[in-house]
Amino acid sequence: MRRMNDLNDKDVYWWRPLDDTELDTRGQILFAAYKEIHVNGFQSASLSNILKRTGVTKGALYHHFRDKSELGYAVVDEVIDTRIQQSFIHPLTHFDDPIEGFIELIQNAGETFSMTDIELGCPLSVLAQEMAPIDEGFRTRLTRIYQQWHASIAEVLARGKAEGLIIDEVEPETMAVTIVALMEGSLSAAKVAQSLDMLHRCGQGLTQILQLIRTEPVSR
Amino acid sequence: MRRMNDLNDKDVYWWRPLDDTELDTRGQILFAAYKEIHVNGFQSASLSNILKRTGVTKGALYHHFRDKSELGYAVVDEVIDTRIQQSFIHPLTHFDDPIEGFIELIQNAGETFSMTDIELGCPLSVLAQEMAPIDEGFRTRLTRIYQQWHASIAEVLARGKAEGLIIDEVEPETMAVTIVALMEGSLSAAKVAQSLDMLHRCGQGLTQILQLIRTEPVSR
DNA sequence: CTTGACATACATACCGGTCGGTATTATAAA
DNA sequence: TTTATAATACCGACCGGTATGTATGTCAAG
Repeated sequence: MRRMNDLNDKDVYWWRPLDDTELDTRGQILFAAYKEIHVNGFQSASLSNILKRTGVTKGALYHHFRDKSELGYAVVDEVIDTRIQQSFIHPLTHFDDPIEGFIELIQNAGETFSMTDIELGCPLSVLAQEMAPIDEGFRTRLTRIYQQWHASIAEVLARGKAEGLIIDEVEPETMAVTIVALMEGSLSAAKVAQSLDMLHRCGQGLTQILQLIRTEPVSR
Repeated sequence: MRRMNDLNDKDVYWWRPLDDTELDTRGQILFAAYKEIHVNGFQSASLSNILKRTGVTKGALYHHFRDKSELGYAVVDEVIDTRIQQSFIHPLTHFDDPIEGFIELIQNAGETFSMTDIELGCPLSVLAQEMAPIDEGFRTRLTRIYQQWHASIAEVLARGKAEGLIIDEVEPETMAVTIVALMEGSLSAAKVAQSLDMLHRCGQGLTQILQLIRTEPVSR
């Protein structure tokens, strides 16, 4: 059974925090914990591995974090949340045409993702699936992120409806959660198949769905 | 941090194997392992728990299975595979109208699923997300199941296209993987939110999408 | 008298977490 | 400016518990 603990810092991947230069001890722990959790999940994440990788000692870790859970919570709040906001939520606000913007976002993601990203999957999804059902602290934090994501997409869809770009039958809130489910499901499928092609095919499916909820340019 | 190890045999849930009466020792281990893995994931699944629950001894376990991995593989091959076939793949072959059949299947699932099912999530997805990236044996087995699922749906869609019930723009293979991704994503979303309502909303979204790829009864 | 089906005791490794101690820095009185 | 004190940051040996896996033994059936 392979453990991908040999993943080193040079493997630049999509989910990597933008800035990890000159981190203080706390930041180093946080970043290393993020990677360890992303690869192994929270329960199987080893504090010893994190310490080994950073050179930080156990004393330092337990000085900055009360226990393993608190470390995990901090990873969600300070790393994962930020990353999802930047990559998926913030871009939504800059769309001119909602549908075109979405399709662009999907294609962009499909082109940018590397095999490493596919192998590891979406860090939000990974942690959510594992920990949301068994730990209240994780669940509240993770659902909050999803809710923000849902709300942002719903807003975009509602705007598109108001502008007559999206068909009337679409309920923004319903379609928003559906789109997020499809995006996460696509990443999961690609992860299982370990195939970028799988991601692209799901992306095509989503693109087609988006075009189906768009009003015909001629009809109105 | 709560561990759902107190789940007992009386909690009837969707993913439960149909027949667990009068199992031999090997079968008892297999069924208990399935539940333990479903609840805690494979890496966090405890053999001691399985033994405690069944009353079987460690010697018996290692008589029937070489190691933990082999036990996990057997769970996939003999429990999960069967269950997915029965619940999601086999029903597809009996559809008269592909779209109507699908919508029925989704609504049926939405009504049948209990909160326990939502909390635990799809066992295939749970195991795939955790183990496919880090264990070859799991990956081959799990991807084979997904491929069968994809193929079955693609066949149904192709049949629908041939009968003029589905619009020409739909590529059966592409839409098949997209639909599976959406179904798995929906279950995941419901699991994170711990909400049956979330599952129903995603189901509505999928239903609407299915209706959009159907040809208008009048148009052709 | 061998073989399959267990049972029990044990080995080894790693886990998260604790605790007494230390080095460094900040604060503030003298 | 010097010195006393306190808070912060960090160190690493050690602990109890649990993990998977093994070695040896029992015992009934054929």
